[in-house]
Amino acid sequence: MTKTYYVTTPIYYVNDRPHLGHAYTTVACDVLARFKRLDGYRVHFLTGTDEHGQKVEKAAAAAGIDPQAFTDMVSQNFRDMCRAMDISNDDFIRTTEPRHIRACQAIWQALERNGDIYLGKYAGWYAVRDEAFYGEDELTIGPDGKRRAPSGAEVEWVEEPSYFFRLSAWQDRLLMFYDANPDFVAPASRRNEVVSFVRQGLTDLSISRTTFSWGIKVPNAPGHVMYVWLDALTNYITAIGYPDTENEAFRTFWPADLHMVGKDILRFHAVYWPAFLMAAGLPPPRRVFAHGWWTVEGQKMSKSLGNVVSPYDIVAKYGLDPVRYFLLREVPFGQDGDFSQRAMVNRLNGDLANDFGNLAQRVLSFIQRNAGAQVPEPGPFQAADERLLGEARGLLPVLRRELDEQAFHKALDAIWQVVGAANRYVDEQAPWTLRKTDPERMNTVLYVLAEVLRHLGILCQPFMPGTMGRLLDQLAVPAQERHFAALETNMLKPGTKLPPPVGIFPRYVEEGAAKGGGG
RNA sequence: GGCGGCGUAGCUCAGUGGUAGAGCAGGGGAAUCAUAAUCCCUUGGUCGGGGGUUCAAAUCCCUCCGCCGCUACCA
Repeated sequence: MTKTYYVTTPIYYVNDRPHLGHAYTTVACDVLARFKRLDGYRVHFLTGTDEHGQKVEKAAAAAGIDPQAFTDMVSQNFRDMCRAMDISNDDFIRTTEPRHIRACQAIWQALERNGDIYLGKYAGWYAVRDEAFYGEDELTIGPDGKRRAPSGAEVEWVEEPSYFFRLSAWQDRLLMFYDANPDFVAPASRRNEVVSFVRQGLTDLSISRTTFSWGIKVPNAPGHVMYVWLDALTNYITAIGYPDTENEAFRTFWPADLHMVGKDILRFHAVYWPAFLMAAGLPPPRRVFAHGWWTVEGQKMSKSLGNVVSPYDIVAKYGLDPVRYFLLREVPFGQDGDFSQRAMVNRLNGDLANDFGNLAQRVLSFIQRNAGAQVPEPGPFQAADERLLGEARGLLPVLRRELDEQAFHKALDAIWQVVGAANRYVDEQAPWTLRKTDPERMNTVLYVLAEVLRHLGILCQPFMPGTMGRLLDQLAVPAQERHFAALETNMLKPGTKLPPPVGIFPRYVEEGAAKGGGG
């Protein structure tokens, strides 16, 4: 039976332009999806856009177009971002699609059948911007006389009939679920927050609105549209065919292996969503990981500061794969991090250009000039050769373990241990000396190094698919031998012609800095 | 206010009872295959302060200071 893996990003709210944070979440999921595919899993990788709600309705009105045309336009921005970041998603869902409307209405009816929905009345302060209600006591009154939520969003008094979800009834079952599934929420500190939140007691959740219309209609309840979070969360099952739970995709991929989310939307995913699912008779996802935020040069990213980082800008400046690498290497995944020019350039020039890029270049160009531009014929391996090959071959199980915990930084660190070992091996073996004293030994050393590069190239593909593709081209590794199973079974064949090497990670030279070179 | 976390080398962090660690940055050297990259050596810390337990504490306990997250409440 084929192993399967279902991973999702949040669906991104279309009232926002793609920024570094969106790229981060999406790249992280992309690495996992690519890794699992190369490891022989059948993968479903979902991303998409969240397109309903009062905020979108108002933004569209402000733009003078209808909401559907507005979301068509803005949703495309996120598709474009995926393309720009080399994202390998299998599907891109939009909450305005018919399949999703059908799924939402179905889950609503399932909740209703289970007795978890009742009609009540909601009165309270509502912030359109946050899509959330606030208590009177949470508000502050500004000098302009307007009430604002703690987030700074303006609130308005809303009094309307509303359907409620009996969330309070699910408290115990949620706690039992967390208890039985200690890895459901990660990192562990977030899990504690979730558990203590639920332990404090849950109140029923208002899940319909009557004050605007840009949403999914509640079945048999004219005037009511669904609460955006019930709508949005359901996307994860829409995409695999809900409400047809007997279909192949659904049976294969549900429950999802991982919902990747930002820490701001953890509660929706770790509390409301499992409750909705259990109430609808479906198992909750296996895991929700809440990652951290990026600051920029030490400051919070914000529109008012005007320092919101566009993925396009940094990719244009540093290159796509260096950016992908940086995002996952610089910060222990789960923590907040800082995106700075200095840190980015350090990683690019230090880890990528000097350590890895130069390793590839020194080995490949040596082979090109001194080994007939082909994979050398190795002699017997010595202890040092076996040691280095052993380190490279030992990476896969480590990466599997780290990536199953979303510890991207540790996975990359492990890979770079081998890069360092390979650079040391080059110096110790000194093939430039062997060339004169022992050409056969030189060939063995070069073979070992090429083979280590093959491992590194294959294993780094999830992180830097484009660049590693070029490295593997330079090693003449056939396209169909780039999956993980080929690591063991398809060693480089001596005599294979190798193309002239081209640097894979050029150093980043500061704009306006002296290019060097002297005369 | 409650719960939780953090405070270790200039920077980012690892290290949960047994002689203080890594990467980067800084200093010195080697080598010359390579993207002036690499390799070796090295400077640097009273592990936030204080007290306690222990033969032994960054690691356990108490307390104080500072920072952060979740959450509650008062006004």
